[in-house]
Amino acid sequence: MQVTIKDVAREANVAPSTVSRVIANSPRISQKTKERVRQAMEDLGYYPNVHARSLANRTTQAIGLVMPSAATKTLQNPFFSEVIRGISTKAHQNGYSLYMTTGVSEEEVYEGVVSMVQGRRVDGVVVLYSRTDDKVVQFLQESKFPFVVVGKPFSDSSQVTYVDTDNYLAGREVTKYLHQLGHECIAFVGGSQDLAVTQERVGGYKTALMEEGLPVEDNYIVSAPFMTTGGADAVKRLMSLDHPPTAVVVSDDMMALGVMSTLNEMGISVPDQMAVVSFNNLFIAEFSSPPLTSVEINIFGLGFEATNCLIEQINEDATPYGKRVIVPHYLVVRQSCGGPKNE
Amino acid sequence: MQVTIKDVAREANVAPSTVSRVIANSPRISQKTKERVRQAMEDLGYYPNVHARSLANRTTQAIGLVMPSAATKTLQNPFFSEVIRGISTKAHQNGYSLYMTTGVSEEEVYEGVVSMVQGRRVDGVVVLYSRTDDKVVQFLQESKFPFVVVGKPFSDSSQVTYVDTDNYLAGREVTKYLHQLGHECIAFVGGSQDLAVTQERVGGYKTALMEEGLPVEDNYIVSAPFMTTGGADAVKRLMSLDHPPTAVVVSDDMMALGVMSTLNEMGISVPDQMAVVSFNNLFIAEFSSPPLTSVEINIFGLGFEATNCLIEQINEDATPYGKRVIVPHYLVVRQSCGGPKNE
DNA sequence: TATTTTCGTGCAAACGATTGCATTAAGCTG
DNA sequence: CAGCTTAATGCAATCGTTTGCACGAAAATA
Repeated sequence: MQVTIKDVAREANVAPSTVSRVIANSPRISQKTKERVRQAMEDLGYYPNVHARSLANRTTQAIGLVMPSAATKTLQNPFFSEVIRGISTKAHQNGYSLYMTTGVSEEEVYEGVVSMVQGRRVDGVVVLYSRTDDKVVQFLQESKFPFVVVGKPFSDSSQVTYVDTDNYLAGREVTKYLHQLGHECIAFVGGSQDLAVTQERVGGYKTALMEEGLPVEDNYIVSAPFMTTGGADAVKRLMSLDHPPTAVVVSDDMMALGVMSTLNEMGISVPDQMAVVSFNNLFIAEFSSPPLTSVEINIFGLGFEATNCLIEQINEDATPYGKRVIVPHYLVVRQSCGGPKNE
Repeated sequence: MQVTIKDVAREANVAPSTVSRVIANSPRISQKTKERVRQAMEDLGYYPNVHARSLANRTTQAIGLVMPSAATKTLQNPFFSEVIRGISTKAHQNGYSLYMTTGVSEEEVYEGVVSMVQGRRVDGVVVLYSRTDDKVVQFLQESKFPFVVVGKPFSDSSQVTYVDTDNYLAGREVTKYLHQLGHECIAFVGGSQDLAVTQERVGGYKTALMEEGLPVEDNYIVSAPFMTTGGADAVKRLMSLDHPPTAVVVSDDMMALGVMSTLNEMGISVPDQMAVVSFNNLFIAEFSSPPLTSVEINIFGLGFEATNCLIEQINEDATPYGKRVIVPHYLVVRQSCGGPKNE
């Protein structure tokens, strides 16, 4: 049988309400009583029942996590582990725990979120992706429920709080970097086009080309699913062009791995015959061969900051207007781009 | 304001208890009433409050996840994403959701588990690691709370339910495989010695050597933390021996990556001068260069099965004796071991 | 000393469900 | 048609907390 607050009250010779106030460390209780009650709690091995507590004070001390629908595929990208690590760190610091539902289809995910929110299972929600036209974000917005998204939400970004990398800038910088190394034919391999990240990075890439006076060729821009396998097709397509590129910007380390692996099979050496630069700087970037030059976007920080914003939002009563946090990034140079090309 | 069961009851002209029974789909309610109530729920947008429900029927429909203490480091290994994927798939199928606390220190993790269990926040727990002398497992056992561990628990394994790979066998097979390829000097690089996995795999390795009539040399067995960085030191130590090995069994793909990367720096080619075989068959195994020969242990399956056992355990009233499930493994041959050595 | 403050605590009503038992209305049986 | 079974629903207690308000005693003030 569970030890309840009443048992503690009896043991300490006080009313349950007093025990409750001791737990909340209310200043209205005398020091002496507090100690007596704490002793009793200890003796009896008392732990408050979370549900009773949540029910009474309408708070859960839990944060919901929303993952992309094909949870199946997605969790494979270390990106998510890293964000979660950031989220859970901050959450833990503030006494929140994490709660996640998954769903196979988009519809299931949506249902999960709705019942999580309406069922008052969590105090706030972190959305780990952003797609065009997303029901989940729309729902959260309409219910005025505290939430923040990691990545840039498409619709109404002005109204929702989000934490993101300046992917546009990063795409631009990286492209310029390749140009500085002497490359003139720079391709872009990106993930699914309906993801905000892809669009931003490709946008930066194009801008850079234009700023540097290089032509923007549609043939040089290929997209494929985010995972490694997609990389292979992309490469083959690029290398079969009349003027194959000498450098390529890849939208994600995982995909870059696939790209390099394919290049390797085709007997094209990186970085000598093809420079590769990518984003995210996952830990694998360091251990691929050659080690990847990649943009460190501080994934952990994204999660951490997002949670920070969320908690702020939960604690404020006023519905806050969209806040936007940009986590800084920087290029980590390793060997996949080689040195200047005209050396 | 939240829509409660009473609102629905009023709308449908029935008592709250009836609504409750409709939710539970009790056969005691007539079809007609059920439909009327369901309509009312729909109209009002009713979602049951999880906490009220949990409080009343002493069930939570949630499963707790316990990660190793340095959650910080750990989540980086894709192993965990994969188990979680397995767990969440099975959990979702049965209407359970996941709940995780993290802690920086071992003590914090322990506290998290205790309050999760005593606070009745979850119906059962899956433990994602197994170390010698673990307080968490001991606590769960003493409280007779449903739990299962992924990996082999050290103490009292007979009493606790666990799901595991036959790491001993796998270690043995892999070593024999290398011998078959013609290697006589085979080393072992493993993770932290107080993890069950390491001990088992190294055990299998030794047995194989003995069975094959090869000497077991202590110099050939090095251990290092599980992550990639550890690999580097290990390799250097091995290569500075009088008779460096020609093949190495590495306890984890991540570490193998580190090992290969170091070998690469040292100008030692894989597989020509050194064969490498490892475990887990993480997706990166496929995209490293050369692609890793690795033991597929079906990490997803481990999580899935574990959850399966857990749910069984939750639904049975009798405290079940330890059940043990072994998920089959098999070797995936890629290029890191090359062909037979004496060809 | 009488009166007001302050302090520490207890009472009892929520919070939103579930569930054993009582109740009522039909439907059967003889 | 009385008596009994069965089916469908309602009543009210319960789950374990929190919290607004009331209350009494002690301390401060006049």
